[in-house]
Amino acid sequence: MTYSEENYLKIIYHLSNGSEKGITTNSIANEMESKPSSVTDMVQKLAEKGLVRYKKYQGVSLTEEGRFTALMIVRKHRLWEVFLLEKLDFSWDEVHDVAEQLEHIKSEKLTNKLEEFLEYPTEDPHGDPIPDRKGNIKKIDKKLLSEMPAGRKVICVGVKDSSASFLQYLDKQQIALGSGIEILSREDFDQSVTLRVNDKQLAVSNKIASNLFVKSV
Amino acid sequence: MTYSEENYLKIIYHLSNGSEKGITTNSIANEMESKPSSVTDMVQKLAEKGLVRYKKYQGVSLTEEGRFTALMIVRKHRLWEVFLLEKLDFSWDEVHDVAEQLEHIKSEKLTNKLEEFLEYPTEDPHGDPIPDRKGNIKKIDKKLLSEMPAGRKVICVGVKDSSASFLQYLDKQQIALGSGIEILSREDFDQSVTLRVNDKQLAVSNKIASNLFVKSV
DNA sequence: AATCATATTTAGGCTTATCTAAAAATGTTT
DNA sequence: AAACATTTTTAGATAAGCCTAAATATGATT
Repeated sequence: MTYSEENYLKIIYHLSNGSEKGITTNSIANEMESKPSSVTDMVQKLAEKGLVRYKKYQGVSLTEEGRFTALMIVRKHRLWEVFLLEKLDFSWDEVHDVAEQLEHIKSEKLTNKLEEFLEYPTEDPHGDPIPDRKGNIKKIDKKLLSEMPAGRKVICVGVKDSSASFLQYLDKQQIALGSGIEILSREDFDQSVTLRVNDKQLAVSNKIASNLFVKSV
Repeated sequence: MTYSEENYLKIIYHLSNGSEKGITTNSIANEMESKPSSVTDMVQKLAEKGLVRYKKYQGVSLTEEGRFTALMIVRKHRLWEVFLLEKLDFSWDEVHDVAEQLEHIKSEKLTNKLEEFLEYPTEDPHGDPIPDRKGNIKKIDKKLLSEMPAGRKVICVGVKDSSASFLQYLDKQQIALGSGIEILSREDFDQSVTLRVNDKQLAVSNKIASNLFVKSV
């Protein structure tokens, strides 16, 4: 299993979550920051190896084996994120890029020992669940802040976008996992939302609200 | 800097230790488990990048920049070995292969934070010194057991070969870093050596004695 | 149902890192 | 110093993973 094959599987896994349809060539190319023709090549190779189902022009989906492989990569990625944050004092906006490299280290023993060392965490620093060694992954009850009605009191449970710039914005506004948020109102004009966070009032754009996962209190 | 380029630099560094001459194409090919023609190609590329000095048919040597790059890879390798042994309970024969992968992770912050987390170790589990972030590396006073005269009392300070099979042999004989060894006699016939270790007498082959570093008490 | 825009695939090419086989340089031996 | 064995380099090929440009399929619109 090459580095590149692993990245394709991971992206197909992430794109598969929610939509049960075949994943399109174009959407994969977008995520990979590559070209659709490259995706066609790779997807045909993954299909030969039995990791994805693929019919020309009909998109791809993971086989059981492909899904398991993807879950093991996600598992490593999220465990390393916890390690970097908790043991090495990285901030939550710094962990992603390094974990992108560490997720490809091949050693089951390492992964399992790391999990033990971290005392079996169930979520990574962005609120995403960590698959166990069998590939079981818990479903987290979360909605986008942009989908919640005004008046609701919620708790921040995760982020959709984990780019450094977004996470730094949240830090600046003192929004972290577990922060309480009250949704005061929503603007019809631009779908921006006014919140109460840490006893302060804060207006956030729809883009912000569409990348913050929350659950009702 | 690709994975492959890093491996070449690391091997040239290791072969350079001791002999100050140009390193031969063949010796690199041996270590890389590849062919001399492949080495020629790569060495020309590294020379263009200013990482090695190279003249056709005259062997290669590291430039200052190449040496520093190699030292940073060695640094990462040995820090990860300490991590695996001390924090994740790996045994000393298991750490090498995983560290071969981890040494290629690119993040200065990660390396330095890891070093801090491990409380600035100066040697890895095989007794080899760990370069600091500036590339300084301490010289360890050590000789091969095969080069020490009979009658001498010594301490085990490192291994030359760190293959799993050799390390497992040492475990079986209860020889570890710091073990006291008395050299009782040497056979002229096959250069084997008789030792006293842990109050027991033990005969070891020349091959064993040529891979164990010791220092006089 | 024919047209059209879009999505996807195919064809052919490039780069990296490897290989084998042949050619050339080195240095050792007589 | 000439011949030979060995080492090293060159030349040409291959596979993986990507690209561009051209061809083809899909499905939305008329």
